[in-house]
Amino acid sequence: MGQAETPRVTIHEVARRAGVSHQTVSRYFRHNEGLKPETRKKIDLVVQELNYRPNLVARSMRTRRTNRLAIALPASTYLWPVRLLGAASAAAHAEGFQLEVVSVEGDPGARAERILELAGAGHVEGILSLTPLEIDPAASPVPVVVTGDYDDNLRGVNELADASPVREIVEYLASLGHEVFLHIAGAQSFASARNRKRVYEQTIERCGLTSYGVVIGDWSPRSGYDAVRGLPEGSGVTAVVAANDHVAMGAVRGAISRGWRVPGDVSVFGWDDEELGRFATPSLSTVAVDREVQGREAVAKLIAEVRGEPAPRPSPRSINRVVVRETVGPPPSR
Amino acid sequence: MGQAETPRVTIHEVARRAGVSHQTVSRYFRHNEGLKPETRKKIDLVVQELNYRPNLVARSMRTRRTNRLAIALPASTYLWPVRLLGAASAAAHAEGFQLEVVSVEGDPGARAERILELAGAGHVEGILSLTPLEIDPAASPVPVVVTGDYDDNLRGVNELADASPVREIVEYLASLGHEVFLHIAGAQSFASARNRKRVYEQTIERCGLTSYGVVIGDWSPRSGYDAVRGLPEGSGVTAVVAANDHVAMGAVRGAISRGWRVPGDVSVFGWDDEELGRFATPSLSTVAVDREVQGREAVAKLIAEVRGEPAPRPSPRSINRVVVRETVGPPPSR
DNA sequence: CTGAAAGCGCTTACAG
DNA sequence: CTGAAAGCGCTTACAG
Repeated sequence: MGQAETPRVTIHEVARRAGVSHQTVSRYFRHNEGLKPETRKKIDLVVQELNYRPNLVARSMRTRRTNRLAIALPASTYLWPVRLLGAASAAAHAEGFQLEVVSVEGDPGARAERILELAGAGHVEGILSLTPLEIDPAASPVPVVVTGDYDDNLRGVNELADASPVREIVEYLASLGHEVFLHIAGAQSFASARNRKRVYEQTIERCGLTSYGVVIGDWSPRSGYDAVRGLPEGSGVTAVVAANDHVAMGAVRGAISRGWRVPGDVSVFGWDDEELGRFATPSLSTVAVDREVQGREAVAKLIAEVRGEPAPRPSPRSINRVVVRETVGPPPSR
Repeated sequence: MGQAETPRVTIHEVARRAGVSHQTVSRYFRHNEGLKPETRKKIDLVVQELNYRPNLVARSMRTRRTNRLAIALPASTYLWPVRLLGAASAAAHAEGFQLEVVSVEGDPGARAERILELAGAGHVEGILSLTPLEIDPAASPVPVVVTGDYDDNLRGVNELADASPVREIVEYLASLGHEVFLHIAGAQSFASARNRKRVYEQTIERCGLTSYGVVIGDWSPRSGYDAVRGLPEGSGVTAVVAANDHVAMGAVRGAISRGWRVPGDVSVFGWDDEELGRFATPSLSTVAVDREVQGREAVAKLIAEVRGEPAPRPSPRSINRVVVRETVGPPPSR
């Protein structure tokens, strides 16, 4: 092994070799204008030869800008929204920022601590968190936007936590004739999970339907499987509203393993429009979330805060769309 | 909006308020020993009050160490190995490094450029790439380890690209009586995809079996679906070896959509042991890859290079395990 | 159009 | 045990 890497070249070395001052080299890299063509050419040559790149850490030391943002994700396996990350990353680049992903683990206190550490370290100018965080915004030297969660400052419910499709789902199932429902919820530390549960209960009540119960899961297929396996014979449940597609997949498996037909005996809804769910048999009915819009808008909001500009208006249309596929049908006729 | 954040506090401000020199504050944060208890207490108080944290960018400017590593992933949706990321992150933390994730996109040239930019920026001390990279290690000021790909320096094939389970799969299917095979390969820019294809072809040949063909896919369920849908009637294929579980799920769906039973008429193998595949019906036969070991060992290798130490010995046992589930059975009897 | 001076917020010797 | 000096690699005024 050993360190075969080239030693770091500094701006002074480049300046020395090119026979100019280091300030001139700095100009060359910042805008490359206002330089005499021959000066530029001399620098060109040396930069090529030495394969020199400015040290961005030193630059940001001086400018107090890093042009970097962080997006914080829960360490959990089930919750890495890759489509959102792609869109967020692209949106950041478009505004001249690099986006780095950090995973945060532990209880809310530990997560908050980790975020504050990151915020104070000077590496990034802003942080977007997709994981719930108990944090006092004023305690952070850089803006922290928590998305996918309630905005407790009452600036309105974030789209990510928008649970209204749950209402649509329950009403649709009711229109097919379903009367007894089961909800398999996600981890209750997530506002999105709490919201979906709340809207589920409200809709059941408002429509005069019956909820056999709510099982608190952890977003995993296992939790969906166990919930359905745990249903007593004759529970009467014909419709399952699962917290996401992983849970739904487990629920379908659980139903089939009990000899129930899906959707003949029981209908199942998921959430997220996972690609694997689309190709499963039966294919999962789900909620397609526009992760691109979600990622883009979250980053736009963060960048606005970083720049001290007013928050951009989020897209008016809902980013959620209920998709009915093969796991849903009428209840069995008695 | 506006900038409600606290302004950045410097070490000098802390020192001034505590009535000590800034060097003393620096000691406090580096090891917190060799300080008189009362000195420490004075600093304690001010740090609490101001919520001060050292600027790590400034520290690394001076120490020329950042204690940060980057892991580079392809931007593609299908290839974010979250379990590996978790393990890699934990392994990095254990050695005092923070791991940041960056996504790289574009053709190999663009990806290499992006990596060299990152390497030169001074933010990280080493880079682990999970995406193929055409890069001259000597051109990078920090170590770059490309894993999940061939090691062209002939230091041996990396575990990640180890395709020997393909041999095991084909031989197992042959032992069940299968004779005509189809391979749906992954994107050929990935060494792992090329290796699996190569081993598939070798094994078919060596065992005197028949390959109906190899379809070059892109790791997506769609590519698996299309490959099976595109099979002419009477192709004789009874066994499909898919590049990963996404492809396999698509292949199963394609087969069922043609009225074929899985595994009654056709058997399907995937790769990756995705959680959703485990709960699908029929559940996917697959290759369980120990992502934890993989992530840990990749990071260990990188850290060794960063420190100029010899490469650690990788775990002797294979990290791959063939898992037979419901998508595999004997071929239909004629 | 280009260069000499100062400073970003820390740490590392070196004195005392 | 603590402080005064120098410097990490850049950029930002300010001169010329």
